Amino acid sequence: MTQTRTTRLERGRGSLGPALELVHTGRAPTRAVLTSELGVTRATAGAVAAELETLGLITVDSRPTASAGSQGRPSHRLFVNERGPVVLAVQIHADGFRVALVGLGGRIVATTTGCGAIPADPAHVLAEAVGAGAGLLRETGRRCLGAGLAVPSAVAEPDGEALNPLHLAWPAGAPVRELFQRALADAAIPGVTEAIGFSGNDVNLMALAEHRHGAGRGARDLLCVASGHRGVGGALVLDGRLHSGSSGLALEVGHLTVHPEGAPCHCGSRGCLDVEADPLAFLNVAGRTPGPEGSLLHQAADLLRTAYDDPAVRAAADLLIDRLGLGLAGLVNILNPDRIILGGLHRTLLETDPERLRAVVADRSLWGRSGGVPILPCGLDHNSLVGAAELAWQPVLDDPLIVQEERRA
Amino acid sequence: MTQTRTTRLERGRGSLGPALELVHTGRAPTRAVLTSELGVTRATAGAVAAELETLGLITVDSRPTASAGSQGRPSHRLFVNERGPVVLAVQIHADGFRVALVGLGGRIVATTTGCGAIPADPAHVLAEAVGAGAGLLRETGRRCLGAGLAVPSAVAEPDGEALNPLHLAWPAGAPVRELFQRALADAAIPGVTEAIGFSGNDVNLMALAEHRHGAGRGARDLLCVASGHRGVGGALVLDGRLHSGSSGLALEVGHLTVHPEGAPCHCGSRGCLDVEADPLAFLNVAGRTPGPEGSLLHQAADLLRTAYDDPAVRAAADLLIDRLGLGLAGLVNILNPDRIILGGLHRTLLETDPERLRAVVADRSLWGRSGGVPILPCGLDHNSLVGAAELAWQPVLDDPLIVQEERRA
DNA sequence: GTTTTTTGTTCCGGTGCGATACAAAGCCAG
DNA sequence: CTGGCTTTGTATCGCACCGGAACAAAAAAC
Repeated sequence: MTQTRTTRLERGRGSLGPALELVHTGRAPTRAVLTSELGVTRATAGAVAAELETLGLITVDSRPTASAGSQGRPSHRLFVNERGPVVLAVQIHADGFRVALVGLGGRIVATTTGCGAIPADPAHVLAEAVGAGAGLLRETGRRCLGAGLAVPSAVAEPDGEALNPLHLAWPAGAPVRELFQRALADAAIPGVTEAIGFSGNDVNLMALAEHRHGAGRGARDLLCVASGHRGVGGALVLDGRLHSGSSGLALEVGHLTVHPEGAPCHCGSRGCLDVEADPLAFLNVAGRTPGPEGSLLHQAADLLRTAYDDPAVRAAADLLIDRLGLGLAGLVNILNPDRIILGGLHRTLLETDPERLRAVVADRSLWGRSGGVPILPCGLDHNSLVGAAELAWQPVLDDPLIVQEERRA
Repeated sequence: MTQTRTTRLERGRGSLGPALELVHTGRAPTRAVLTSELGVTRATAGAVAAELETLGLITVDSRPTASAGSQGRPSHRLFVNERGPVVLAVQIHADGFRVALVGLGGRIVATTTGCGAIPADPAHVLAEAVGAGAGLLRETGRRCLGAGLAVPSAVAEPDGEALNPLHLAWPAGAPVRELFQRALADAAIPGVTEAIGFSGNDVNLMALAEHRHGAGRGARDLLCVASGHRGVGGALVLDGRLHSGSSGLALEVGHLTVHPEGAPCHCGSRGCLDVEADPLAFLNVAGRTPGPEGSLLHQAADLLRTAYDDPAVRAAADLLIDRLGLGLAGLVNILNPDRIILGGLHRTLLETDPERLRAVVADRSLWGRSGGVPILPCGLDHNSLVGAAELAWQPVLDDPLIVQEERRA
């Protein structure tokens, strides 16, 4: 009996991670496709699924399902365990913070926000956010396996310092990962004996989330570009892994030249994407002065949606689409992605006139005429938040058995 | 006895590939470092080395070596088998072709060239080159495990078509991989039952070769940029693998804007790296008219080396260094590599004034002030040729046992 | 000489997985 | 309804790969 259980538990150990990732990303609805996706035998796939089930990470629905019309014995269906463990995700933005408990599959189980201007002391904000997360954990009684943080700034590896928290009042170079880990340790979250903290640039995390659960699912080389407030951010997912460069600073796409006679940029050049295709640039080109109400992104996106009839707004949209397209074409020439996803204002620009943007990119990229890269709007709410959760889930996806080990500790 | 041999043969099968790659790239001079590099036990490393030896891929020198002053029993030394199998590497360039037999470790065992203008028929050239390679194989009596091809053109995946064989008289879109495979099949090279052909852009292959055997050894994210004749090429090696994008067209770096008021480029923009930092641009800026003798690269590099006292030449060099630096800084912002290697004219420019180039890159890249990327000249003769050989070796590095299987066939 | 340190080898055992046979659960044809 | 056919899930066997431990070997340190 014990013998049987032991052997079953240890079947397919090396495939556990890939299998969980397949279920997590919704690419393995049944054991049958798990078998083919993993490239293993049915026996192994079954054992792997059984192990993941005993670990409490997935659930199996073996009831006779409404058959899909195909022949043969119907598959049991695999689900992520909706009542299983969660991770804590924290997102800091200009207007406050948002924390959430996120389960496997990228599902937000519970969330809350903290509003008001972000004070200049990151440790204070992080402590408040982690405290709110601990409250959510108490309310829901979920087990927590880790925590991830999204900040609107480039984050340098390997130390996790926020180099340019532009629209936060934080000091440049704040060691956000260390501060986050300390906040987690102070909060003494039940079940997490050792504070595990990860942190990342919010556009990077958007890319990760979109790749796993959104419009980027199935892409091999995914490029994401987004503009939230000031400047333009980029991120790249290669073979399912975030590519953040040797020191975490890759995809700083804001200083591609897209308008040689354009506005001067603090980087010393002129006409950088950062100053030619962000929300402020749009408002300026459209002849509007930014108001104090709402973020620049909201103002720009609202204008685009509500006043597209206005010729000045339309001309501004066309101009920004052209500039953005030029920047994307440059990135296509360098990175040759197989999909592009746009967020923030760029998403709105894409949805305003998709054909124009695609035409510009195809025309200005070197080999774009023969096909063209699909360009899609992001398809997930709170994608940076979900991406922060993905960072926290990563150790579990790499080796699901750590769930068991932590329970022991 | 047979039992013993069988078990020994099958020990460490999963580690065979990584182990061979370590010896191949010179990172495992002894079984001891093989043990630590692979992260396995001495027993496993020993078995792996024994298996690679029986496969005829490596040799072990167990004689008491002149000790290195350290304590303990001296290690036996591991070498790539100098008399082992080879692969056939073919490089096509404007002035002809070069073929070579390349052993493990990137050593060129035998080489020959074919000169004269390249005719417009790729199949003819490839047949001639492969024929020359077959001659080398007959002369040396070596066993051949595969073949690789380097062409001065972007090569589209997955079909292997040369999209822009710029300074060859070949038609754009020539299916070079297929033609190469056919030439290999026609040559009926002894030992190669199934013609295995690979092909790649010459800058990509330079990057691969430099990463494995040259100045890029040990880099995790390696960026290579080179200018051979007209235009500028780039390549990226990530985690030991060439990153050529979703359709093989990544790192087309020639159309980064480096001089907003610069010369018009066929791509529709102005001041692209392609027209601002290649050998022709250098000659033009220096006020020389290109002569009919020798390639543009030779003329430019000779001028740089022999006439650096001439103020016009020096000014041209400074200008091109600045332009190149701007382009490299843009790439650093996007790719965040941990090393950069320059080839062709750019190598000469780097060696002319290394400090100037490093300063420009550090100044114009976003986070360059805090450190700076090492920029090195390429360190290998015939690096594209060796890179073509690397393509052919790759299947063996992925699973060394195919050597045995091919012998059987 | 003995002791210590590092390397290489032999043997045992465990773990992960493929192969196979079998059982289960639906279609389809008569 | 009964007997194929097809696909999915499961139990059992065996083997390949590798870690661990003990042992042997070859040098330096003492």
